[in-house]
Amino acid sequence: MNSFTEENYLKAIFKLTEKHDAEITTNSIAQKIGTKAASVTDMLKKLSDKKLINYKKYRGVSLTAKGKKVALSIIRKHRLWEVFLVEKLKFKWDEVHEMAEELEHINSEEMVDRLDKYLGFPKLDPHGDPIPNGNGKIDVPKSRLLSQLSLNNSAVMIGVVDHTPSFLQYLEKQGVILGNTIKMKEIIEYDKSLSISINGKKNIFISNE
Amino acid sequence: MNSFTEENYLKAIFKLTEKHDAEITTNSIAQKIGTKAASVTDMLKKLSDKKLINYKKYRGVSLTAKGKKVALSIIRKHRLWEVFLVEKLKFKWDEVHEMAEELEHINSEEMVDRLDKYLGFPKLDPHGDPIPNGNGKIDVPKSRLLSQLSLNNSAVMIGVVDHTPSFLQYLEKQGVILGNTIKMKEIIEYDKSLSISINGKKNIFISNE
DNA sequence: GATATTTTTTAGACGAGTCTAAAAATATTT
DNA sequence: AAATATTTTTAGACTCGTCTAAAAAATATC
Repeated sequence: MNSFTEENYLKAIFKLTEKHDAEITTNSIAQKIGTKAASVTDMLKKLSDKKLINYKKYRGVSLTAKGKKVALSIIRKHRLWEVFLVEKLKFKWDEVHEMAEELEHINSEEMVDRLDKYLGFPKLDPHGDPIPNGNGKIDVPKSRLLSQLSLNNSAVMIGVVDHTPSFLQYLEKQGVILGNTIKMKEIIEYDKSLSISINGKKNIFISNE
Repeated sequence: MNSFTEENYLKAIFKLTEKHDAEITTNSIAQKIGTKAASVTDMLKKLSDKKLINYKKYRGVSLTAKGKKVALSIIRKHRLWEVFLVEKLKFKWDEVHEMAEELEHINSEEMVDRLDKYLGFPKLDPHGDPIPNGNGKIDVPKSRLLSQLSLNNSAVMIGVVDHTPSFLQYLEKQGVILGNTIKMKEIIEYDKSLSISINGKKNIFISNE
């Protein structure tokens, strides 16, 4: 069995790998976890001893197949619990992250599989992120960033990249919901801000991010 | 915030108090938690510093109002999660204890209140134990032990005292379900074993326990 | 009421995970 | 390619919760 802390490190390494697709540095993990580089080094030794990561001093880190499996299991649990909290307990999508951070560490594959079934085998969490299946497979839906959408073209919004509560609340307030059709109305060159319409109605402006 | 460990100590003290209704000893806590007396003493100092228990060296322990509130909150969460696991995820009543032991430590009063509502404000958990409300109030249903039921009298079974999976599985196998009407058919004096009928049908024997 | 037994507490140690400060390795400048 | 800057690792210390062994207090026994 792995401790909560070990699980969080594996999850962090997985997510960093997803983003950067290269060997992960000690510092980036420290930043992600909210800890110091020295603590990360200690933990990396431990995870390496347990064959959960490939680790060469000063050379960065990657997950082994075993480590990846653990990381995917945590992410699966996190996202399924988020679906539960939003669909069943009626939380808003910006309120569920912290709770899911705790729930993701509850042990029981049986329980998470039953939760999955109970929720109707959802493919995506409330933020549009894909939910790995019991075997660690992820169905990644084809997607582009909003900034890659060209003028007067439309797309269906399936997820968000920025998960901060304040940004999610902003979208909520503007009436932006996953599944909405977005049409690019205007791209303002000098500051990269965008003007888009939602479901052919409301127009809103989005600045840099 | 209190750690999982602190919460478990408070819960243990609460449960021991419920049973014995007196000052609780160091040893009984050690036994309940599955730890050594020396470890208990250490933790009692800490809980006392935090004003969660009343503790005088060598004199035993009781919960303060603050400590009782925490303990009841943990028990509330434990029992609500058990209802969830049985009602929604279709686990059997003998399978849910371990999972609930973990789930009970998830932080968020808001979440547990919503869970309560989602489950329809249940009064009892799957073993017939009462669920405290958000204010820490418990509705204790009037009840007697089976051994106090006299010959040829009947009663409705509302809960069990022994929560061990093996005993619960035994009852399950005999078709004994909470809500059944039990009639005392025979009391065998020399070994205190009982013969009872369930819902006027099946007869079963119960030995000492 | 003195002695023996049991219970509880203290003292000191250990593993997990964290930290700071300093040393070692790597990367960047010029 | 030498000097400087940055990153990473080591060394040693701290907290939390645990342990064993020994001391102290309470309880039971004679």
